[in-house]
Amino acid sequence: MTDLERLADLIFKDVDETIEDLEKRYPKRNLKDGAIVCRFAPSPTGFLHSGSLFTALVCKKFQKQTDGVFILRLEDTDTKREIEGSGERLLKELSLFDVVPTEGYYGTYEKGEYGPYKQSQRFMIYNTVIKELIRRGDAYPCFLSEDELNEIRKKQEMNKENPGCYGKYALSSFLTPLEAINRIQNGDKYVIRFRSKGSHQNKIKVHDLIKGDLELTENDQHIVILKSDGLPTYHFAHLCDDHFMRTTHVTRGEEWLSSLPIHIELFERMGWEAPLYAHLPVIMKLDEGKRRKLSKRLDKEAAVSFFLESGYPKQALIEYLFTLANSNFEEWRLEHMDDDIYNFNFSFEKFSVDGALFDIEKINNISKERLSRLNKKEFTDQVLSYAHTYNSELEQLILRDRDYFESIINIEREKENPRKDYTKFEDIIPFISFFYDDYYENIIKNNIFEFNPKFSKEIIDKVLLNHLDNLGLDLNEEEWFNNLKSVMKPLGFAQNKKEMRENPDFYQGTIGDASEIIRITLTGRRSSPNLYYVEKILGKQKIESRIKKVTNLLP
RNA sequence: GGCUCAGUGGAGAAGUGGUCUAACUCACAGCCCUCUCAAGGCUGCAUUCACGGGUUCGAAACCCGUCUGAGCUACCA
Repeated sequence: MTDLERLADLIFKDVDETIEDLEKRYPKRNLKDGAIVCRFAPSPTGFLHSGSLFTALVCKKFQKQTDGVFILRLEDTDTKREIEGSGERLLKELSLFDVVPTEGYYGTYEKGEYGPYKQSQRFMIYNTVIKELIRRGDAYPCFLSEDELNEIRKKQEMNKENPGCYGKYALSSFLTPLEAINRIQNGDKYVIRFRSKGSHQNKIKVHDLIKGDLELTENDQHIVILKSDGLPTYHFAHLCDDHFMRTTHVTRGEEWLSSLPIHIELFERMGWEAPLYAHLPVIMKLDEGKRRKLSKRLDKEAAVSFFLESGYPKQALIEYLFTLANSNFEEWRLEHMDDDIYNFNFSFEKFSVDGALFDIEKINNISKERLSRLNKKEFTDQVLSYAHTYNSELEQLILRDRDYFESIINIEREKENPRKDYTKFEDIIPFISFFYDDYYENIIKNNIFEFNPKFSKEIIDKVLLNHLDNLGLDLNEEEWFNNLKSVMKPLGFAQNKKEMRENPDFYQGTIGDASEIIRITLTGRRSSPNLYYVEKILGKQKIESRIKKVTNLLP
């Protein structure tokens, strides 16, 4: 037995498997040609970030598109930052957008042959690999304390050298196995570092599916692969997990680009084939004239829950993210307005290389468009499912008479150019509440009827009462309006603007002014959907009682 | 400071040496339509592709430099 083997045995007493065993346990996948195996690997540190949804969506899309595999792996190796229950929350929020993995972590259970899918439960895999690495002398225990590391860094900065643990600064790498054994037996604290053979002088050429051909500086850092708490660092977990999960494409945020040389060296030294990499652009935000990453702390739209809570339909965010991923999606969408967007094909070449500014206006537009194309039942179903969790006032409003609600939101819907009144479900109550008597009573109570001051009480009364006598609710829209015009003409309202212009002294207003009086009376507002439909829905009784109330209110 | 990547209108972008006085979408502005609003229709919005130099008959595209921005530079991911 060599000293190196003794050292490996001392550190990993419990490991009796070998890498070969693991290779057998996690065999190459048998998939059809071109199938992509990708993974979304969040750390359970909070809610689902919009950028993470983007990354996950890309995986989901490629999995669907190629009949591949979409793994959800939980990277819970940072115990300090972990937030209880956020793994479940991530999964739930993902599924609310139909971004559901085909394999991996599902909260209470797991699915797939390549697990476990929580990194904290994969320690035996990491240990097995590291044990082998130590035996080969490619990894070693490092006894440098935080203070010592800081001191080294200071010295490096003074000498204008690269900071870090490498070459002559990787002090523990010069220890003999025997010395290391002694120190461990002595109870000294340590981490395991990887013995890099690279040089800062060298460049390596790598290809990224999105960024293209890159020339990066070779890694020379002796990175930590096993922390003192016994858990692996990201770099090492990535190596082992994506190898043994047989990932074909690593899609991740571009903040990982600069550690690619580390990963490349790791795969090379293991003799494993590295996966293909695609570093996705990061979603940015303009802050005081400067771009920065969309931040969980600073930006409400960084949390997907923001969109859920304010009642954006899930399609809106997803479609928006599609346009960020492949901008030619927008053109495709114009041609295929009602298709399932998953019928559009993503390509890595079409990804933009730099991060887009998050554009809520664009989402609003997409959302309006999508919402307007729903029929009244689809629309109401979606509203209801939103209202059930986020807006009980709205839920109750709908539930007391679903048909009534549907007739309201169906005004000029289900037609060629439907109204686009709503960008999100949150907008609904303020927009339609006047249809409901209890809300209308509040308008009466606050007496916020802002009639044009040029009209006296007498005129307003006349308009309203004459209209009440000639409602014409049985007529069709055109007839109804013609009827309104002929009723208002004797009261001095021109049929149209042109008439008014030609004879300004003869008229006191146009039909528009008369309509405004009626509209304000019935809705409390200057703008509303088409008056004809408003009246049809309110019905004669409500119209009459509202007109009475307002005429009584006027001084 | 070092390393890497990027820089086309207010935003997302198309563009891979000539057809670019730069497509398309959103935003914005104006007009038309119109009972208001939401739509819809039409028009406008980069004489120029961060800047400076070069290569070329020809550059937004290729090269060099400058500037600007972003990411990384942890026992965080």
